[in-house]
Amino acid sequence: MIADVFRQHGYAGTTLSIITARTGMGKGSLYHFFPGGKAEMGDAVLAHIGRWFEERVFAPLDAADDPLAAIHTMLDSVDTYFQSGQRVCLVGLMALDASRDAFAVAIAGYFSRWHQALSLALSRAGVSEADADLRSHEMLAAIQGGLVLARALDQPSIFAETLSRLRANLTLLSVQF
Amino acid sequence: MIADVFRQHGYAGTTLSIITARTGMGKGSLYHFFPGGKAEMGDAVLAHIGRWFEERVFAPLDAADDPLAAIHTMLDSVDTYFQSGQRVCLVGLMALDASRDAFAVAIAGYFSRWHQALSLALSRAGVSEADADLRSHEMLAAIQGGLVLARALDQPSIFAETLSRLRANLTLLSVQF
DNA sequence: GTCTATAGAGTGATAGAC
DNA sequence: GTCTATCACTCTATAGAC
Repeated sequence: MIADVFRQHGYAGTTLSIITARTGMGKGSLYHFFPGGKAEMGDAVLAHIGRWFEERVFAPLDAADDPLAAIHTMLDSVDTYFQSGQRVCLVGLMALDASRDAFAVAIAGYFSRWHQALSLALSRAGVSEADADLRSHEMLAAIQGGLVLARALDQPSIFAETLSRLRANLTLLSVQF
Repeated sequence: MIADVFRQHGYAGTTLSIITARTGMGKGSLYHFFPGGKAEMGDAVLAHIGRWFEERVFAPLDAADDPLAAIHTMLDSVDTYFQSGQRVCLVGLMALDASRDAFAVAIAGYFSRWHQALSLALSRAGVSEADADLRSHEMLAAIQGGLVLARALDQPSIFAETLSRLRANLTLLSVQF
């Protein structure tokens, strides 16, 4: 809920009054749960996102018997999470402006954990380690860029386009090995 | 100069005091040049970026004799503009948060103009129109996503990686036709 | 004297903290 | 709800160019 406010307005653009209006919580309750104020709310939101991805994306990738199928499942989860391109990635958004500095550990952690899990899966699917590293970066960048473009042009279908291209590349991969 | 402040802090995170501190201009001068205040500064910055890309990227793409070479030149310009991944794309940043709504025309215009010029060049390089459309989206998303990832992980080299991958794909294209 | 550019005190509104 | 700091912004005063 608070996460949606941050996603919509960014960290700097999120004000406590927006949060109180959207959540119905008074400022008192807000500071009861988050004594550290806005910064602690940012930490909590990033931690919550991190837990969601750990459970639904990173861990399944690590545990997969069939790594290629697991990457397809990852793309399903990504499509669900980002609501087919209608929802923005808060971590990516926070990476771009000055709020990154205050949340650098959580932001870098999110992407490096994802990169680690994805490149491991790719390499277990038969890709060389060096190639898996590059392809993992490529896929993560495609997802982030797809979200940016979809929102900039107000065409969520561009994100769907991105995901099907990634799926097609995976299929090429499975033919190759 | 003002553009750098917006790039660093985002639109919402940019305060007039940061601008006066960084530019040395007093509020008087600022409001002399931008009677519309912060919103007009945002417009001016986006217009300035749009002009830079029109001159250095879009028009050359349109006018190119050798479309494939022109796309390589585009990637040079992109590398220069984004300082090899150390500079963020303000238009992409503004696309992600609520500031998009106030600047939607400029933001969508930037990306659709780029997309138009790039897909035209691709199709003149021999790619089918439908394919050029998709590949153009793919390249723009890769650039945006590369910038996000480079900054999130604080590894500008990821952006260099992105650009060389795009170049390699172009080379595959020139072999194909 | 007029004009453009500048500085900065001062406005009400609203921020985040408590 | 109350606090102080800071927000975007206004306004007056002043500088030098011509």
